[in-house]
Amino acid sequence: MPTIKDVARAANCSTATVSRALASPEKVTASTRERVNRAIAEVGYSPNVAARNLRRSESRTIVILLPDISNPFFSAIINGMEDVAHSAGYQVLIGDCDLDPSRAEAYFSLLPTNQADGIILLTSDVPAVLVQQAHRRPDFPLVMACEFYDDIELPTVCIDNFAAARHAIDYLQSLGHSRIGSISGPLLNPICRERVKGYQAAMKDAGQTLAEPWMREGDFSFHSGYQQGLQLLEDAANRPTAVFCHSDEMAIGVLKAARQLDLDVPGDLSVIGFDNIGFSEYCEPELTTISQPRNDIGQQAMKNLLDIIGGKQVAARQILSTQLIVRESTGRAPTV
Amino acid sequence: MPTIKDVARAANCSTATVSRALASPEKVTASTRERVNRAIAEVGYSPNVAARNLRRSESRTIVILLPDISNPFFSAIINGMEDVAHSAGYQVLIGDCDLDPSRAEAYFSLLPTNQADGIILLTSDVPAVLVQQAHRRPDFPLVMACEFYDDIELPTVCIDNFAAARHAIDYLQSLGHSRIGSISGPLLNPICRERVKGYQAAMKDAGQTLAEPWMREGDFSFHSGYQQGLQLLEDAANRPTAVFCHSDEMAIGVLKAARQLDLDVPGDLSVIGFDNIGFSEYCEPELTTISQPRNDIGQQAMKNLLDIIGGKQVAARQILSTQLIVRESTGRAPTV
DNA sequence: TGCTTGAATGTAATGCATTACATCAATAAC
DNA sequence: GTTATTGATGTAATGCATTACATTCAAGCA
Repeated sequence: MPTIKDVARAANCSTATVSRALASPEKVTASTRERVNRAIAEVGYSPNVAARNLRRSESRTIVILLPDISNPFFSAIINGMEDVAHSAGYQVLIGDCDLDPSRAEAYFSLLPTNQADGIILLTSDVPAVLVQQAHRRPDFPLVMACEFYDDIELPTVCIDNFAAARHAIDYLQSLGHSRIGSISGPLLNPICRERVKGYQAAMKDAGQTLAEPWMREGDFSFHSGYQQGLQLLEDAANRPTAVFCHSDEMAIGVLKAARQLDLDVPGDLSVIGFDNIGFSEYCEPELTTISQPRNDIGQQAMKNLLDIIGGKQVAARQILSTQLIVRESTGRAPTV
Repeated sequence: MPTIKDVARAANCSTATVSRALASPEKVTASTRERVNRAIAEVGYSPNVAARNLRRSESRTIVILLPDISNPFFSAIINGMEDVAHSAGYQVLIGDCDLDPSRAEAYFSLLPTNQADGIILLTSDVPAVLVQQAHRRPDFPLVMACEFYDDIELPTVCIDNFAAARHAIDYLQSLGHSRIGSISGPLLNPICRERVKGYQAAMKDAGQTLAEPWMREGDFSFHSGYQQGLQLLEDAANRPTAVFCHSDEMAIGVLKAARQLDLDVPGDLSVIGFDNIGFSEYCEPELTTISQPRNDIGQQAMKNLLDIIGGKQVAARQILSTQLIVRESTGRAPTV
């Protein structure tokens, strides 16, 4: 591989001039610039990234930490992030923290060693101590997307989970439902607690008491939706007529549970999901759900991070709007 | 950040000794090693990766090129690859070529510039010229997984697509089906052509003629399965009793088409998918499908690549076995 | 003309780890 | 006791781009 020296020789100038022609063209005469560019093409030069990174103490790499790659919810977010990152000349490293929370630590340690320039958290599963500690460091660009921590003031771009949940419940109530169950994600997760609060507020405002067993906790997966759904629905005497789920996967799990219990959706039971993943349009019945602007979230979060890396200040919290997508899994409450 | 010099000072030795103590401990006395390790802990040293990479002309980064991150089929494969890569001290860069085939070129160009040490292709959509050209280079570690090119001898680990398809059709025939349709992935793709051949062979062996309109081409997506399914099934007079799809997503699209046409699955129509994605267990009815050992494929492909990087020779083609998973979407052929 | 100023370019130090080669001491061999 | 050998360690060059500082030259001004 030709180096900057070869270019300098071919362009009959110093390596400093070549470097400047590339990094800050305005510092170089038009004619020299031209000469350098020709020389670059001639010798087939492309800069050695390791050398550049070493000298500049940067890596042009952004780490995205997420709980589970295989969750299709994240893919559009990642796409949005990659678009922004690539066009700013950054690479993206995807860190799956699924199994091992200690992996997060390994990813965090990439920053002080200049192996990464910033981190985006798509999860609040990373131990708060670790995040807190990192955030306190002066030069540790760190933002979140979709999620947030209760006690850590990390810039985040997310939706209004309280309002979105409330909207879903309002909608169900407008269909005549009053017995509405909820299958949440892990309650350790602040966004899930927000959604639960939205659910509770809507129920309370409508003057409905909350039967404790109607509030169940899952882990966003098909399987947990199915299991919690079975338990929620098995007791015919005390069965909700609608279920609000914190993920589409869980909602689809509930659809399966309902089929197993011979419940018609939406005749006997309305089901509403969250995220609007691809499947939600192809399950039976098609799923009513809340859609998040996933691509926008990704883009905006990455912009924020790059701004912080560039030394700018960014808003502590940006709220993007959601949309209720009504499909077939919700209908009027059954008349008793 | 402390450098190797600081460690050398603290351990009262030269930087060379520190470097050796880390890279090849056997070249250093036990006592020195001990002293160095203490010094490292004391000053809180961790090696500067950019400097190391510069010196060694490597990057410890592997690129995985795939057609579409959001396809859940790939996630388990990626996990398998990451496991192997991480424990060998490599990072993984995921390259989505979804939209723009020119992106592949950008990823390929990471190798000659030492920004990546090897590439795994999970797609045969990358222009063959590019691949051919890269493969001819002496030092261009490149392997495939799941897929292959007809005319390029790239090491690959995949399944026997011909046999798997044939197995699926045999199974349908054993249920009494003789009118079996097929919705393939893009026929540009060699693995799809293999599957089609397997389908054709099984049909021919059973003495069945292939009605041309029963062989349809999709693109692996829900939507294409739905569309092709509608067309395949709309003509009641000339309708297959079973459909073999090259992806679960397409099979689920067919389920939707069948519902729309008021066909009972598996009463009127059997449907069989490919890949055994998570959703296949939660759709209605649950999908019969062919499962690939995705994690193994990922692990093995990454091992191959690392072997090649390490200068070893690897098998041109490794075939891992598939499994037919029978669920609810297949049943006996309807009696006429 | 002589001097200042600023733009353009060059020189050389720098970032950090690795490793070929040199040195030294201790052991083995005669 | 002397030389050859081996193992441990040190010295210094190396990989490549960047950039602070130095130099040069021409335009601008008195």
